[in-house]
Amino acid sequence: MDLKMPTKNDNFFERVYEVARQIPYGKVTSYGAIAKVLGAARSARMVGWAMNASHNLEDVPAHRVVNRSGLLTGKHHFDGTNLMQQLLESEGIEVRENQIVDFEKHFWMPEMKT
DNA sequence: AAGGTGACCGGCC
DNA sequence: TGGCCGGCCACCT
Repeated sequence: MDLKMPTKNDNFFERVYEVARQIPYGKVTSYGAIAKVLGAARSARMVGWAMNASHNLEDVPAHRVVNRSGLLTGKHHFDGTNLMQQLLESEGIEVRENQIVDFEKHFWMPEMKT
């Protein structure tokens, strides 16, 4: 099988991964926050897209990334249906109906590495 | 090369 | 955060 694994080390994607990996345990952030840090707050959609590719990487805790409403929008893309929720609850985050309870309380604002 | 898609966000009702 | 519409940027076929 010709497993094509091209080097998609585009700055944009790599940048998103780097930020996502900086998310501390028990904390969550939003796509827009990451996008803003990257300097493309209007391209929040792209962040989600990058996350899709991040599925190949284990260093990217995509389950800690949700939309601004605290909704587990991407949980559908995980292996299971409630895997993302399980991971979040495992970190001490309350999740109700695919929605993070006290989202802003667990919200973590990412920042660019100096 | 062009068009369509997408794990979104902000503004408005 | 309750719902709808437009914008925005990179990736895929």
